[in-house]
Amino acid sequence: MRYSHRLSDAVHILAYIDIYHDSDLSSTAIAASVESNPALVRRLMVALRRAGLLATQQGTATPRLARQPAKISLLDVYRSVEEEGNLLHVDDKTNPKCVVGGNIQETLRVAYDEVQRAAEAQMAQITLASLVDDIWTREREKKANGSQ
Amino acid sequence: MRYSHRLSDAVHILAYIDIYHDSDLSSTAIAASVESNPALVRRLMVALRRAGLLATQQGTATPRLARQPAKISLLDVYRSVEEEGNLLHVDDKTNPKCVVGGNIQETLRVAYDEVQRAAEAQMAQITLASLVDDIWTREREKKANGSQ
DNA sequence: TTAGATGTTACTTTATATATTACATCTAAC
DNA sequence: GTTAGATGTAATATATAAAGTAACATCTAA
Repeated sequence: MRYSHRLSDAVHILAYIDIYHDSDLSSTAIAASVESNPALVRRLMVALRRAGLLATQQGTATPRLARQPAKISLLDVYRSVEEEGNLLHVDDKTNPKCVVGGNIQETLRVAYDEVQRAAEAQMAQITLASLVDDIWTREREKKANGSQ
Repeated sequence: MRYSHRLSDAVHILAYIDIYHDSDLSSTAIAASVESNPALVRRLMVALRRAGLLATQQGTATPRLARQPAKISLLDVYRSVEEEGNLLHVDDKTNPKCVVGGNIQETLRVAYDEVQRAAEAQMAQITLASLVDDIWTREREKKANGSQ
């Protein structure tokens, strides 16, 4: 099982830039929210820029979304930052002299591709806009409960 | 990232037991096909037994499927051997004092659950029987091509 | 000119899946 | 019963990828 947080951190960065667009958007400020480090944030921002989701300018802490949040899906972010991009992994060291070992890799690859497509179709339905909405809803609920 | 091959190896073990039910089914023989080691095979077999997919008897190399291959889905195997069982992972170290950091974990958990459900629904459609069929089809095709 | 930002790379640390080893326990054959 | 060889199980070691850290070239704006 993988323990990569690249997708979660990338969504975090985009949500932060959307919500705090009038505040300090330096990699250091964002890293403080992610509780990670500025270099990781910058690396992820480069990946998001290359994927056309983010616009940045070297020397200035002025990143901005390259598209409306409603036009950025979780799948877009996933494909930006997950290099390999497979949720399930084939064991590529099986014995080719065995009926099972000699064929199961391709068999599983096809099966896993179907699972991947189903997962990605769902990811395509989730937008940054809906995630940011959900963040705000939770924030309001916390405030409401806190003042009871 | 370090990939887990537990699901692939578990499917391999079940397919091997189904296909080679009249041959040597010791953990050593199966490990030779997986190109792994007997202890790993035994651990996975224990997980499959606990999940009700496999019947084993201590002291004897006589494992057998506890259900018909058509009644064993990829999802059954996945749930047997993947302890945590989440394809996507939330970064659980974000700053609670920030609107984003304080809420994104739950927001992403809900979103990831939706993706997980879509993936698992697809896994439920894939049976061990169909995977074994595919293995045999590929084996026949290899033989046909080889004798041309 | 300079302070402070991003872009980028190299190296270190940490986490964890798998390999390895060992051994208790069980089964079947003798 | 004894024994060979199997599973069940745990402890430890190893390998490797993710994340952390540090350093620095480059760019921007004051």
